Amino acid sequence: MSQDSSSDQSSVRTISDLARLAGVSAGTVSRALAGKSLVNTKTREKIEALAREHGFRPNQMASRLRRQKTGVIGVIIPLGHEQKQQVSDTFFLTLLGHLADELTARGYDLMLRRVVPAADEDWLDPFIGSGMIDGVIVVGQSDQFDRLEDIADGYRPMVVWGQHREGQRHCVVGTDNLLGGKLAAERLIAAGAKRLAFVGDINAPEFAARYAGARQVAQSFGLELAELPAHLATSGMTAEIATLMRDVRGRFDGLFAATDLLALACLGELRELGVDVPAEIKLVGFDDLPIAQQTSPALTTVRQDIAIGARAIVDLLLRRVNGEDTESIVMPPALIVRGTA
Amino acid sequence: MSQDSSSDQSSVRTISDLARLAGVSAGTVSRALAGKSLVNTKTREKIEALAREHGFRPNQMASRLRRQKTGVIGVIIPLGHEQKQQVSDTFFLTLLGHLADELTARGYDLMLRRVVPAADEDWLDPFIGSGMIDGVIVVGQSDQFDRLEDIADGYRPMVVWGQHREGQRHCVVGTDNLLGGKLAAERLIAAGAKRLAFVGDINAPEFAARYAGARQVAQSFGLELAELPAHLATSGMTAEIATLMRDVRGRFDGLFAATDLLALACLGELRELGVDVPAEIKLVGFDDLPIAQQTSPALTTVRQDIAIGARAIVDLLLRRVNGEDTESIVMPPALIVRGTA
DNA sequence: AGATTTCTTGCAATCGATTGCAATTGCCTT
DNA sequence: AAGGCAATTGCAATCGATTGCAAGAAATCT
Repeated sequence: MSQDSSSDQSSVRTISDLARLAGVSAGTVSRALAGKSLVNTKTREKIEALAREHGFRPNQMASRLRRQKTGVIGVIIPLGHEQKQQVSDTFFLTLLGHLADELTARGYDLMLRRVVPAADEDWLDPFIGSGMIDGVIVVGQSDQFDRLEDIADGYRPMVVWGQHREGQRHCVVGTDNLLGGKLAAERLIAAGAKRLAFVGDINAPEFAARYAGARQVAQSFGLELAELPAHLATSGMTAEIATLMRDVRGRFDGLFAATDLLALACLGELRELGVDVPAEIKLVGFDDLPIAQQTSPALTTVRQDIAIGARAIVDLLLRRVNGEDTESIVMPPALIVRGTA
Repeated sequence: MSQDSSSDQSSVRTISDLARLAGVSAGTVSRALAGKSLVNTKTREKIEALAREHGFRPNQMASRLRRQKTGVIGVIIPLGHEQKQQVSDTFFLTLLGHLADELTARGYDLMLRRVVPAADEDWLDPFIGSGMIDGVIVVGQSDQFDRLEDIADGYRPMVVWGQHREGQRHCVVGTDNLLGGKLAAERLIAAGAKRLAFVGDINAPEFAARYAGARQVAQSFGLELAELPAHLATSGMTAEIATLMRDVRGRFDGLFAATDLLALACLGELRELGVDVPAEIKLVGFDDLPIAQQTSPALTTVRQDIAIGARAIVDLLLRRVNGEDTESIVMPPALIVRGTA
């Protein structure tokens, strides 16, 4: 069966080939394969049988050109300017996985592109102007907030994962990072911490909001929130965290890490240094990656629901592709209390 | 600047529009933009300036149709039949990330598709027959070894990540899992373990090979290798491992986990049960994910170099796209000794 | 100056599927 | 039996860029 179709691949390549075989015109074959009602049932069945027999598939490139519709959604991941190495950030990759599922389920294909905005001024236009995609999902704002605003004015079918700012023009889906930060700080304080620090890079808008939220709560309790800058680059991260943690002991008793990945690194390093978590230092992460359950003690963290986020992104985008206009969505985070705070 | 180009998006959409503006024919514009030497330098510069000014990009769909070359590589991830939920397997996702980098670097786009072979008999043909992609990378063989063999006979530009079997016809890139298994077992035994068990699902070809390798070594030392079936599904895994670990104490003193993810789960659970690793039970994982460095004690594991693997896959595939024929590549794994064995 | 190259450029066919319009066929009505 | 209507089907234009061929222009050579 499949052997036949393989060996026949060469003979029936176009819709015209099939038309000749079936003794009809190309137009009829096109209509039959598209399942249009205009075609006589018997004709359609004959054509379908022939198509199956020869393993024929209409060329999508041609179809899409003619119909001015690609059935492809672009997903673009802007890499931060500092990290030259590959993103292996579990969070983004997981989001990508969910996006793939969601798009597939809705009949779209996913075209993935990774760019370094700093290196290439013109990182988004070539993609949306290529005629290859019906819409685009931008995973993470990086430091390109203004650029995204510019683009949103002229190109509607775009949805961005990231932080929402009052009055912004590009459609965004993301977590309420401010609230998330508040939850984290509240937990640390409730667990008895008094000297708080935030571990992460405040230049990313998402992280800045988490920091701000935590800071607000800290201040309302009359406490400070120190800032320990740490980057997410996979290679350097461990060393960076190691340095930070060495100075932490005695200075702080509550850490809020911008990301579970950072929290994990902190946790490992603190254990290495013989610091008891949570007795001596309390720790809260952000994301609730699957690994967070498996550390010991298990990580207390703030959950963003990636699956729901992905569904929301796809939903908004497809509505935009169809000409609708949509508002941004900000999703509430949830505090997950486990062992570290 | 960018504002101008946005507002002009509508006026200059095709190569003919631009040709009219420049006072030349469409063919000349096409040649100029393609950087062909046939065009007069002044003409080219004029056209390029105009294109830049109006933010014009040639329609890729049309270009690709005409040139019979898409510049797109398909990446397909077959989901195992048992796991109905999304793959969040860090290993595959990381591989995907590297593939994206590698393909981008070589000027190709990446189209991602996830399929459930069990649910859809015809999971690969629609993709390769669509005319949308120049070649396809299959990430993981799942239980589709025979199907892949069939397809390889009729469709050349395909490279698969997975386990190599003597005499197979589809081109594969993967780790020498048998050797990896041997390394793991040797390490466990060298560390003093005598009652060994393998944690993982033997139905996947990669894992079967890891098991077989470990078993060979065990037998050469006159030891047994028990088999503890565990699945990778994210949700159920923790519970499954918990059950397994409860019975492990006293029965085994050396565990070889099919995957770092499983090893992590084991480690967490063993700690929970108050078992001292490595004093009471020794543990070796497989993959060397970044997290493996950050557990405590840090995980002893067998490394597969994902970045190199990705590069090899892309390299072979692009050679196949150009009509070359290529052999499979089996990469040597490396034992990374850390704290758990 | 006349002949021969060498550059540039335009023309028109082409990639493969889709679709509006017109033509054909067959069936029903009176 | 003739006219009318609906159901099918074919024809040809179209989507937008590419490219072989040939014509025209400019430059070089004898």
